[in-house]
Amino acid sequence: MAEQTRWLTEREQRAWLAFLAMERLLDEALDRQLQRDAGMSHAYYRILAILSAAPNHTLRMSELAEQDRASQSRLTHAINRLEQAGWVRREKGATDRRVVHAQLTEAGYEVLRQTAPGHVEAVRANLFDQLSEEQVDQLRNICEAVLTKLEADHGPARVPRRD
Amino acid sequence: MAEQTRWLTEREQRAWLAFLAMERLLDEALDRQLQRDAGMSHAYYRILAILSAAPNHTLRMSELAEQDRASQSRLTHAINRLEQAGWVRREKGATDRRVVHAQLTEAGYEVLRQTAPGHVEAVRANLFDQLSEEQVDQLRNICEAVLTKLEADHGPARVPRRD
DNA sequence: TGCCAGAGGTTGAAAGTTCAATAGAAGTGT
DNA sequence: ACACTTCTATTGAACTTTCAACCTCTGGCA
Repeated sequence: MAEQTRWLTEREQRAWLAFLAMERLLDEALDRQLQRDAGMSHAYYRILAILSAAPNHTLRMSELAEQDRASQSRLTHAINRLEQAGWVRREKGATDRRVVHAQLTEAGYEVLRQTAPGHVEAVRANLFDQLSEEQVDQLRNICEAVLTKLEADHGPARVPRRD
Repeated sequence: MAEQTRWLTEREQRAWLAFLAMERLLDEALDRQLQRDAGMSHAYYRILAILSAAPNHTLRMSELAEQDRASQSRLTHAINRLEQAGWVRREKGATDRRVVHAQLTEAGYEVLRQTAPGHVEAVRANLFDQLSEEQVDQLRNICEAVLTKLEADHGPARVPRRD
């Protein structure tokens, strides 16, 4: 024991602080744009976008949660809201009565269609327009590397066997 | 008008989705670690860490908000909590009676001191250990570029002159 | 002095998120 | 058939964040 802490190097520290700041400001910028132009949060936009890419604009709650990297509880609450807004509809599974399917409504698809261009423009303006093509690939590689680690750690919600 | 939307390219799309997923999982991982080992959220840790780096472990509310990239309201609420926990103390400005100084208490410094190694280890394990040295610099450059843009847009709360 | 616009913070309510507990349905074995 | 366990999703309470309204103090200026 008594390993001494491997503190962050100067360069790591700078990268980390820049990342934290950038992440917060970027999220806020996207939220502000969507809230202003569509009365919708980025969180909800993401859900609608994921649904719109699914077959029949429909996904089971758990599948939706996984693609959104959100907890099931978070999704339940979010879908409650989106249902109230008339943008998503719930339907119980026909075969397995435990599952619930969330489906984009016409209105939901429409609002997404109208909102998407402004949102994409904001993502461009704030992120991709600031980066070279190389940097876009660098960013992807960095995120995918970290993602791999995070999902390896986290995916195993199924307990590690010891038999 | 009627500009047609510049949708994201395939590569941009992949970078964007990876970024969103990574950001969410990383935040959750850090929050879980701090919550588990110290009963503290990452949001609070950040505030304590910023204060600990300030002269006399003290900062005005607005300065703290700026360094944390948080709204003043958010900070007020957070400092309320941290004050209840006994980790931060408020003090009114002596000269300008409007300002409030937030100061780390002994207990606050102590909890930060004990918590920091575990947190740094988590940041390392989840982020920097997954990256090459080059990638660390790439990440910093990317984040700083985006940050520059975001702060240029946002800093000007002071209205853009047109005289 | 006295008015007032603006700066610095706080407040309370609404909305969003987390966490642990729960309900209900489907498999599993006896 | 029955009891058990697991899977899927929801619930409600506690906590966090946002948003707009508000309070207090300062500095400018007539």
